Amino acid sequence: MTRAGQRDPGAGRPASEKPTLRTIADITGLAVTTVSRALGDAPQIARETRQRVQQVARDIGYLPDRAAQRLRTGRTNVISLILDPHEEIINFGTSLMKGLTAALRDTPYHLVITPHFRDEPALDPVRYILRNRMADGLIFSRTELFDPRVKLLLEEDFPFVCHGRTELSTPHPYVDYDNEAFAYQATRRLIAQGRTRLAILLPPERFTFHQHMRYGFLRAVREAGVAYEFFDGVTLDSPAEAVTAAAARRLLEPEPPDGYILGGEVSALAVMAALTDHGFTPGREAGIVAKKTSDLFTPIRPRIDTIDEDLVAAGEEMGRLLLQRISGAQPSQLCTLYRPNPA
Amino acid sequence: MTRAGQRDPGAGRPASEKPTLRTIADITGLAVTTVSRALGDAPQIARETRQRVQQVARDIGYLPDRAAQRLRTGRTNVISLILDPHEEIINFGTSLMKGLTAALRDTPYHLVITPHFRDEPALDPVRYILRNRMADGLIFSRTELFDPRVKLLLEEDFPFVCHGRTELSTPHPYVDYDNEAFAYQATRRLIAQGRTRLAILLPPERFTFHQHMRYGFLRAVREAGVAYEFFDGVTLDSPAEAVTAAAARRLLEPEPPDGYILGGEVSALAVMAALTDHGFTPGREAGIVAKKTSDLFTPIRPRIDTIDEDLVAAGEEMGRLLLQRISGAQPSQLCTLYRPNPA
DNA sequence: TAACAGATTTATATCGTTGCAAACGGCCTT
DNA sequence: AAGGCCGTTTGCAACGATATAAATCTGTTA
Repeated sequence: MTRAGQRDPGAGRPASEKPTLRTIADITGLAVTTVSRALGDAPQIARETRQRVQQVARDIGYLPDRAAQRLRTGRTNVISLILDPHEEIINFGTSLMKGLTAALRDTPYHLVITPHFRDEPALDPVRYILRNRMADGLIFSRTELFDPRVKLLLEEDFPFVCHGRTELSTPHPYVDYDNEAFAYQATRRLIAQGRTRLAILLPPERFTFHQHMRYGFLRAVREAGVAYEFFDGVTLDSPAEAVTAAAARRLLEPEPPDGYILGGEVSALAVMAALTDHGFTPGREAGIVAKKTSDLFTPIRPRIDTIDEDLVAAGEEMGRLLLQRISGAQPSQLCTLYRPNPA
Repeated sequence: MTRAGQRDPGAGRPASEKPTLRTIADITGLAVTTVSRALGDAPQIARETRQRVQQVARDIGYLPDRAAQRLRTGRTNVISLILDPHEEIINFGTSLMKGLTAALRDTPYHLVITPHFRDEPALDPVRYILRNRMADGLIFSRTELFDPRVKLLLEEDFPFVCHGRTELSTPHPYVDYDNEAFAYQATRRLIAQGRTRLAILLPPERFTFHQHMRYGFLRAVREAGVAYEFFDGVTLDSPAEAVTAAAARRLLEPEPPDGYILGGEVSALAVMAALTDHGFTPGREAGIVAKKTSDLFTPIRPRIDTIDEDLVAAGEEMGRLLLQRISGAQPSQLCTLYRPNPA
């Protein structure tokens, strides 16, 4: 048909060469435009044509060229996950990614990891992605009370879902875990065990869930009127050694805590190490309730009391919400708060 | 100049609009082609022009459109990491990713995670990437003796680096850890402790490093003439519960092992759990030497003997090698074998 | 029979970039 | 002063897809 002399479909062309709309057009005798629309199930193309084209596309294994689609439409079919390779990938990003890949399965979306290195502002990767339209949607965690990334993304009306809430007045999509309830329940459990001097290891202050954990903890200890304290000089982000050292120091002082609320596997292990090193048996002289975000704890002995947070489910939910947001759903409808299972 | 009437650079155009080669061409009064070449430091463009153009590009924050570049050149500027979200991400992909992001930093390459789901053949993601030119290079692990992915990629002459070796005759880039040496050293340590009945937990048979570990282990036990055995019915891939159960079963039988070689944190914890549950203290009644691939072990008590494998370094090396491969280096020059630190 | 409406299909232009071949200007040679 | 050469620059086309507008082809109606 058109340009028949310039290209010779089927002859001389290596079979490995990627089929394009042109290939299908040549086979069906239709125009490239028609093929494009037929594959898009456009109503103005005859039903029969659509089916024929789609069948041919399947037969030859056609897949649209993402670069071309992206150039033409501006849509990238990319979801970007911002991770701090230094700390987040292990504890957190890992499970999120597992959920995300599940949510993006059988969609045209790919998952791209955008690292956020510590030596650069948190806003940099976001700006980069916005500026260069590197993705259709964004996922990140470690959300702050008045998170500048959230502000920027809201201003630019760019789809995103963050893990954790903010205190900004504009509603935005998020997936969060009720850390207030976690801390409350964990504290109650220790109190029910008869523990009377409780300590909690909090995340860095700038994160929203620092407040949540603190509130839950304070609510429980005040209700029960037991003594309490906060880990000093270390946070949930501190390396295990630092947490062990801090806990160990405290054990040498008078009236050390006899109950610990720990928001992560690694810090739980760190405190257990300090206890063990001082001749205590976790669960006997001092109680521990920890957050369990993976199967890492299963083989730990002595077994410790845990409350589950399912990060894989969170990741999958974030993926789902983001896809909905991209297709135009209202942000206020895209909020999920997971509660710890009441035990 | 050209099309001056159609576009009005600088006026009325929102500042947020992405600058393109056209923008720079309009500013400098040069042709788009010239700008392109100047930015590419092409020798046929006058040095002064190049510098001027590059300065303008910097000033206005120009970044080339990846979709357009990709469409035009066929290069994607993407490195794809194939991961099994079910098992790999946590143990392995995590550290690899950390290294990879470091290696790709300050290069135009992005890291895309391509999940390999268990219910599909291992070759599928590779075929998908090849067929649709989804990446310029590929990284994967869990390499097999005659890995079909390696074969396919070699046939297609597509750049890749795998973690682990094959026994294929064609040389190809890889990064590996000397698991033969690991198993040998670990076994020797246990023998030096006076252990006389050793057990090793091996990876699934199809993986190359199954053979390596087995050889190293057998070499050491035969040299010393001690009794030995293999974990039965479980592998390094088995869930912790299964490993604990298998170890526990064995402890009830006559003459249980008094020394364990364990190739990963989780399985080490699993065996420790079995020992503890039966009233043994790891390190006393039975020795353990484990491979340490993260900081997870630091807070574990009792402390156990470990041999390090630095997966972050491996990931970074894989990134480096892949970039070299992409720019044309010979595969036979791109092989790295890390040896365990002699302790 | 000619004109028309509706249902399909098609041509054209465009996204931003780069390879190619041609063009340009200045300078030197003859 | 005409020709040739070199160092620079430029126009054109193309990558593969799609939005827009225009062009076909039906079958119907006046």
